[in-house]
Amino acid sequence: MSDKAADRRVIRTKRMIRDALTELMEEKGFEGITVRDLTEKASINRGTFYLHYRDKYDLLEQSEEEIISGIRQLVNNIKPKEAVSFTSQDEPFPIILKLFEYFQENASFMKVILGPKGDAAFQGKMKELIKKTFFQKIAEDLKIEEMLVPADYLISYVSSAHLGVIQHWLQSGMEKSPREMTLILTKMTLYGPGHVAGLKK
Amino acid sequence: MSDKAADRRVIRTKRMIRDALTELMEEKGFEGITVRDLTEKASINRGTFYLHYRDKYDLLEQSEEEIISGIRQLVNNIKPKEAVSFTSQDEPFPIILKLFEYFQENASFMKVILGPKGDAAFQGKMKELIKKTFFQKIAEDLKIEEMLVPADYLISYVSSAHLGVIQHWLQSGMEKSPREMTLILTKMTLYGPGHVAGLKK
DNA sequence: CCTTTATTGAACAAGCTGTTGATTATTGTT
DNA sequence: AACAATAATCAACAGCTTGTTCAATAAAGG
Repeated sequence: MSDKAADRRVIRTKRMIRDALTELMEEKGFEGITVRDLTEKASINRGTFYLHYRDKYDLLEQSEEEIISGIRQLVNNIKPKEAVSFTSQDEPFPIILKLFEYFQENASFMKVILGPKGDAAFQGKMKELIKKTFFQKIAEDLKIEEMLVPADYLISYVSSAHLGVIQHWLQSGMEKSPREMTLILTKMTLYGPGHVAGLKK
Repeated sequence: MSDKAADRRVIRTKRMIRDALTELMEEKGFEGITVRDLTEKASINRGTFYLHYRDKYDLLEQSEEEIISGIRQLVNNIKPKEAVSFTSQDEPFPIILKLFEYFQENASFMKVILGPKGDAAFQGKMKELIKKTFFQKIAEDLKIEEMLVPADYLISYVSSAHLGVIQHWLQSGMEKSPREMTLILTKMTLYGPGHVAGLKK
């Protein structure tokens, strides 16, 4: 955009600052981080930080925005309704699969930002993104009179559930593959908690 | 415990500090709050703050812990399985009902602490509490071989969903009654998203 | 090779923190 | 109503972080 292909030094510096951010958030949470901490961990001069970011909030914002826009690119023209046919054939819904792979690539940052030392605002944004991308589109052609609960609460329910499962996956060491996770997630929503628990026939 | 019935001045001071905390978190988030802000908004001397709290983190911790232990008292010997019979008769499960009433009483603090300017760690603790109180007990007598997904992911799914619905209720102005909310919540879990959406017969 | 640009290092005022000691005000109790 | 105990106030302190600036140095790219 406004940046022409940046100097190698700039790329290096920014990468080191962001790595430091991830590590320090893991250690003490964003709250406790000072610009000093960041620049010491990144082995750069404190003044250099201010050449790239207004303050630590600006750094966090840019880091988060990069992730968000990365996700947006993956899901831009998704058709959520297709999930049904994939899932009922035990095939992972491709876009959700790609999402899990994207989280895996950015695992260290995603883990901390979505974890207990992370940013509640970011978690809110993620939930909002899930709502808009997946469930509000599905909800459009539901018939209100047939619904047992208000649509907005249903959407909140499934969106929060999905984010929560992603969080659990990240926090517990990502032992399932993206493919497995996609199936787990879509099955629970499609068939419902009671059914996947084996309580109903 | 260690406190004997406290001086009226102490009660007054602490209440004003906590009210200030809630308001200031709403305004600028916990991050941005200084002890100065708190004591100015509470109209007390800055030194007085330190007579009651070690620092602003101590204040947050104590405020959160009070809520958590309030919840624990409500749910200490709950039998989650009873929810099924209540819900299928369209009667709200009493303990969940009490929980919503408790949230309503503490609405201003709950709203901000569970909102986007709130504390991700607290949201994690709430989720953990929901897991332990409700769903791990149910999960004990599920047969693993009959489950379509791993138990821990199912538990994360429903626990996150429940917290998410509570958050949505608080953020959107608590327009439904605790009684309505209890039914909405338990129905979604019992019958599943697909069914309550009116998709299945 | 040489111009451009990034990084360094040092210094600055301003603001917040947590503590202390002396003083004043409010409580709870005889 | 009087008094002793305790809470709140006020001012001052060193220590730390912040964001900015300037001159000097180092690295990149054409």
